[in-house]
Amino acid sequence: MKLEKLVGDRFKERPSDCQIDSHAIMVRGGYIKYVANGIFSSYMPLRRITRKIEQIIREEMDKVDGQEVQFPVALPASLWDESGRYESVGSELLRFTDRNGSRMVLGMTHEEAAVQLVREYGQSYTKYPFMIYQIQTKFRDEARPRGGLIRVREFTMKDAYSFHTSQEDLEEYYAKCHQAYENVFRRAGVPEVISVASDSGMMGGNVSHEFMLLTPVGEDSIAICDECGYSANMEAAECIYDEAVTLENYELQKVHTPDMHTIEQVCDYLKADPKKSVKAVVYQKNEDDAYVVVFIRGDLDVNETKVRNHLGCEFHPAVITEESGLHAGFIGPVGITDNCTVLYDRSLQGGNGLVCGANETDYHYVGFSPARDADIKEYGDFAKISDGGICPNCKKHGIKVSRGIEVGNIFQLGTKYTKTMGMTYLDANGEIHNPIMGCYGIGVGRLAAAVCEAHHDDYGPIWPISIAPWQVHICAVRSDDEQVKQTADALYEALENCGVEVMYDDRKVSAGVMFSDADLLGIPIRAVVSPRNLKDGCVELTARDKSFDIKAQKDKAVEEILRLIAELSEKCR
RNA sequence: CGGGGUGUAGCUCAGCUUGGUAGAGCGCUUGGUUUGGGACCAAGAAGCCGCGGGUUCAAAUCCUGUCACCCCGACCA
Repeated sequence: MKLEKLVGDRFKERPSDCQIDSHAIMVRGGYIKYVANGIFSSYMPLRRITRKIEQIIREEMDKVDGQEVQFPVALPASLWDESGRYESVGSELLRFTDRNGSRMVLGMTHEEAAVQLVREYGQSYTKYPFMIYQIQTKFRDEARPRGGLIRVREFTMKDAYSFHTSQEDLEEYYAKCHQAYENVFRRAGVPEVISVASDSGMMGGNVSHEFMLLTPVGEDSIAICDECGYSANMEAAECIYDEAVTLENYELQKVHTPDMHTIEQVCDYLKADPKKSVKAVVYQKNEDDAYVVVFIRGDLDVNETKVRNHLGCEFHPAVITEESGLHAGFIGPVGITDNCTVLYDRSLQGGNGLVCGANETDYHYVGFSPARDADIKEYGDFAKISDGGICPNCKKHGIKVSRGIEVGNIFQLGTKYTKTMGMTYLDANGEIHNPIMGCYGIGVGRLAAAVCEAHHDDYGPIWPISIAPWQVHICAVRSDDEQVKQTADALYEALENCGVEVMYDDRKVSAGVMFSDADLLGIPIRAVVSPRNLKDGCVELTARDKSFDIKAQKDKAVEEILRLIAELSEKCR
């Protein structure tokens, strides 16, 4: 490929809309072009990258006996009615009608389509287990796309679905897929991707893992323990505490706290540690606006995912009205109105001498003891784990909270879809069962963007050779020089004949332009043919990541390049 | 959906306060000089000033509506 003919512009200025580096690089380097909110076209360099990623994924899926299939993008709503998700999923599912007025959806995930494809096939236990996967376009009408390819509305995803006749079999297969995923990320040049325990959200099911690339620009927060290796999405991380806060057991006493609504104000005024206070966080259920009050230790935050899982329904931050019987800023466990659901976080368990609202405007209690003063039937885990907190696994202090990009996830789905969609098989005893499912996803474009985010410098991306758009970039500096032109042409031809993927820049432009463009393409090996090098009979071979800078004799250049390719490829095996 | 911000040439932006012929740099075209980190000279092409309504002799500029995008939040297999 000659750079002169490569479609797509590369330019100097960072586009003002780009907040994160990978986005800016992708736009500046001629990888993507904006089409609409969260929707991009890819130019050739990115397409070549994603094709290589897809091929790696394909090979790893095939190794665990996956069978590549393809589902439609446009699906009839009736299929989603079967699972109940046509109703339960929010507006990220794009619904529309066809010319006959039939309700349709654009596939945002394909559990329904997968079950539909195999439910007749899988009627006998002898057919199990099996796994089908596809690499295909998904559409999710996200509320807020961002970060270039990190969060988009239309994207390519590998999604896989496995079917089993026992939980043990699923678990065994799940472990294999976990390994396959590690292989994918290692081979794609990002062995630093880690797997973390996660919340399974709308997918249903129990066990799930997310594969995260840690970077400050990531959207997810992950709790990690360096001591024992525990890692979990913040949403799923269990929160545990030191022994409860106990002061001397003194009397419950009402105090005047005029106009003090926040924990900070009250604690400041009463000279109390926020750890010795009770915070009330109020929500309303989406279905009927019923109030939900969560009581939690004053220094902690509510983990809304945990509350959602406990309640089993959606909710939103409350708008507290006069009629509710709640006094915003002064809500406490003692004498709280009974027309709301009340949850107690276990951070309050065993506490004593706490500050809490008195359910009366401008008053708080001090000396509150949950066990003595309130009728609490059970405590739950509703708190957000915090940096420096206690590891739920090894119980040591020092949990670290980092940001990460979710590049893949795997779920043990269970029978949610096979049950609702009536997929059954007969076992050896002639008894009827629903197969148990697992599902496994990787966002292809997001992975490309994540690699870029993790491996770049001020000048552009540093692609691992396994997914680089080309392997070698020849810069013919001063291609107007007869000897340079001849040497570079010959090198280009020789490498192509060896099956090497070569980008050849023989434009008559200044060296600066040439090198800047090469940096933006991020090709791992650069071969500079120039009068200066040829004076010594050399071609200069440098690494995009600066790991080597070699002067190779002109006639040994091909051989040397082949060696370097092999060497770099070895790192992504 | 709530809060904030921005829409002027392909890109980055000035001009708007105080209305009066549409600007710069980069990029693009042509010619020339250059050539190891985004060179220089000369000549060019390129704009419904996001879109609609209003005020005015006159609107990029003032008023109003609307759309789009960006950021924070909410939401997210």
